[in-house]
Amino acid sequence: MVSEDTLTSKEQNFYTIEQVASRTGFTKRTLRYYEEVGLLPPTDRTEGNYRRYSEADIQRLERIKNLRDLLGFSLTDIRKLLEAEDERGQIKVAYRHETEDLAKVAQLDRADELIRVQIHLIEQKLAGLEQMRATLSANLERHELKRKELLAHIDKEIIKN
Amino acid sequence: MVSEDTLTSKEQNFYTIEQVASRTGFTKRTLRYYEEVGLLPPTDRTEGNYRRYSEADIQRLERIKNLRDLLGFSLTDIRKLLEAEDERGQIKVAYRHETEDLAKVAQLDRADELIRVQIHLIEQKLAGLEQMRATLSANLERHELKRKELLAHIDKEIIKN
DNA sequence: ATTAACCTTGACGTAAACGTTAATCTTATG
DNA sequence: CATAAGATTAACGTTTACGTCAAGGTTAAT
Repeated sequence: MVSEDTLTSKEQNFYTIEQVASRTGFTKRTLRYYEEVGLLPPTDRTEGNYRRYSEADIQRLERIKNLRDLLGFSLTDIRKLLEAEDERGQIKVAYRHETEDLAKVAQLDRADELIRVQIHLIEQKLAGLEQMRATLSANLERHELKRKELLAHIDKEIIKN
Repeated sequence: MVSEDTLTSKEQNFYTIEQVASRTGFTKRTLRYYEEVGLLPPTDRTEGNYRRYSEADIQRLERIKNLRDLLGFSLTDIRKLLEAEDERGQIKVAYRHETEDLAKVAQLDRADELIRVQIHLIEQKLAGLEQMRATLSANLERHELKRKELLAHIDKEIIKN
């Protein structure tokens, strides 16, 4: 008799909604909501209809958090973005079965186009943030100079007495 | 005959709400709303009770837009932040009238503290965004390699025939 | 076998950040 | 000076992104 467990090819680790909530920082309500609005594809379910999250689901949730908190995208924007990425995933699958090398190259080009759009958005934000930081740092430096002046002046006063 | 315009000591340029809206990209409703919730201090008014925005007002609005769109702060957060900056402004004024050098240094320290908090927040975001960009760029490079492989393969096919 | 501690799906509630409309007043222009 | 264009406040409406019950089913532990 052959053990079933030892036959599982890929290590499949699953999580309850509670565990995912604590690991990702989302609330359970939010996890259900994201599934409801199509941000996260419906997860597997257990016998008793409980959600069972996979590592892939968690990856996607982390991605969502980045897009939401770092780039400030709306959930609708994120859904579109992820759908585009899913399309890229589909491209990869088609890619494997594609026999024409030229077609493969074309698919890569298409995928890159989507990536570049995202990079562009990120760089816009980066530029703005760096600008802000520069301004603030300049203030710090000005203050540093002022401080030195004042301390020098104080020293002189002390010497006088 | 002396032109009146040349006598205006500080160039005081004023704008209607419409002009400010088009210059800043906010809607008129939003401008009124920001005043209502205390983000923008009540502007000057004309004889007929129309709002008259100054350059300083516009500066502040641009600042607000940065904080909102780049850092993703809530309006409440922004209000607190700007209040802190206003406080720094007050410090500057007090600073001028302060005779004790040591007190001046202390005020600089206090101001710097507030600045550093902001810089820290900005750098958090910068790190996250750079991480995202790196990931995406890595994908582009992978694709680039793939492309070269494919094109090399295509060349071989051509030579065969 | 019975709790307690989870999970499920509705369904209604809410805070933030404006949009929209209405009624009235002001100002620029021919 | 009449009239159109633009401004004001007040009030209600809307969207997004969840929070919060309520009424049950499921699972683990005693």
